[in-house]
Amino acid sequence: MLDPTLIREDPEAVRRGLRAKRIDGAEAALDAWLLADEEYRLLRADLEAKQAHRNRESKRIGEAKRAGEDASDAIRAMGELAAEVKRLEERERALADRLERLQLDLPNLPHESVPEGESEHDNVVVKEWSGAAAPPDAAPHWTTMGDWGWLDAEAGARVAGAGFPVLRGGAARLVRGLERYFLDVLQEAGYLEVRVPYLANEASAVATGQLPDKEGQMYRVDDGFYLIPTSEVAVTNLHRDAILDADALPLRYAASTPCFRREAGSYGKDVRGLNRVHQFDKVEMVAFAAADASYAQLEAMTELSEGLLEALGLSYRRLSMCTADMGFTQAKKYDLEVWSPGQERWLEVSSVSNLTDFQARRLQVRARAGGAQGSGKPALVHTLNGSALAMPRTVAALVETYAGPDGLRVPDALVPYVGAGPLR
RNA sequence: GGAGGGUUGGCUGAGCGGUCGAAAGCGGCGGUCUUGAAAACCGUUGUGGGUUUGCGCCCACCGGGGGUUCGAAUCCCUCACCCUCCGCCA
Repeated sequence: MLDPTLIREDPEAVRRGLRAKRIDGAEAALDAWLLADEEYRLLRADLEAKQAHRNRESKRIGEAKRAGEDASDAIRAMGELAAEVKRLEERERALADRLERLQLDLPNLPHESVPEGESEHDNVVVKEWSGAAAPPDAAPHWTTMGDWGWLDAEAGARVAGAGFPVLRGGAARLVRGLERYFLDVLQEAGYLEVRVPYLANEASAVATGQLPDKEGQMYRVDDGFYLIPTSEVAVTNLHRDAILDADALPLRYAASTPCFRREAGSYGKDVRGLNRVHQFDKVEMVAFAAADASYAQLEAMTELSEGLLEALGLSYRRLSMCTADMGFTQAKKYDLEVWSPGQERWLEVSSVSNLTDFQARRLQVRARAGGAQGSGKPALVHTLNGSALAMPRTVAALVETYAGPDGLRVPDALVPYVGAGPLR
């Protein structure tokens, strides 16, 4: 949610930001919001004057009654005003609802350092790193994993459906090892490990911005819960409606959870093998940072994820996402793409974002010196999240890079977790 | 699944339909005292919005929503969440 004061005081700056984001309907929502806000404020002035009048009179009636006087005339006279106040209050509620709905249609504004662009083609490669040399004839991971009995799409389809592949044997061990390795690295870096619910209620989904924007991406269960599409939803909501200790910032969390995504409309090579599935495991970082520290935090988180890829010896590149390719809630976002030698294409394995105060405003996560019981004015924090890393594509890149005749060559960093290999 | 209890300010916890934005305690902040600190004592201390150069004034908020009333933390309806007990269960 954007700061209403900012929208009011500098609507043209907001408009420029919205335009850069290339989100349908955002500018129309802005115009509608400005109009409704104007009406709302006029109405408020009128309503508050009448409320003040009513409060004064009611107080007088109370005093008169206590003094034993007859107040029935005054009460009768107040009837009309009371009705008018009620009418205005209804109108105020309607307008407030409308303003809030419109505000939910306004995406976060891009940071000035974000490249302006029209589509994913305008994302800027800001870094490229070369890892272990892959065999020139590297096979796609689904071939290798099929041969080794590591990947069973049919079994997964039997259990659930298409897009729910089953990992067997070495692949399952590999994921377990990666998960432990990533979490260990994050813990070392000061992230607190948490295990969280995999279902989120509607309030949580709205607060992190999945709703109403990305309703179609999430699975919903009968009881009204949503399956989390990323641990961001669960972890970021940990502190919803809380006042944190400003001196304890940044608060950093690491969580490993399955992620559930409907991925409607995907097809072709995008969905082969592990490229895009409905359920996958991911280790995620979430940070609550002071407003003046969030962009430094974004760099630190990104470098942490890059360090994981480097330790695994996987070639990757970092993209600074352009204004049009960022998500709704993001002010700045980096994607890390790992090189897939068997498919000769880049695969997104991590996405690290600074959501500034946009998400915190919906979440009502604030911080003050001394914590909730401390002094000073509570100020909204900035929230960030990033993957470290998504499992399926990491596994795909590992298999395509390190497959040998006897199984998977194990990078040194993973040896403590899955053994020296080759892994089968 | 069944039965009951609860939700009030940063926390604990009072609250008769009017003088309640809300007692008291704790915590925070400022001060007195002290070489310093603690203790003690005094004062002060919710959030959001509007208005004013400023002192200030006004409005809303006692889990969410709706209602009754001149007037609601207090009465009614409804929803959500939490707790206890019973049942079932990894």
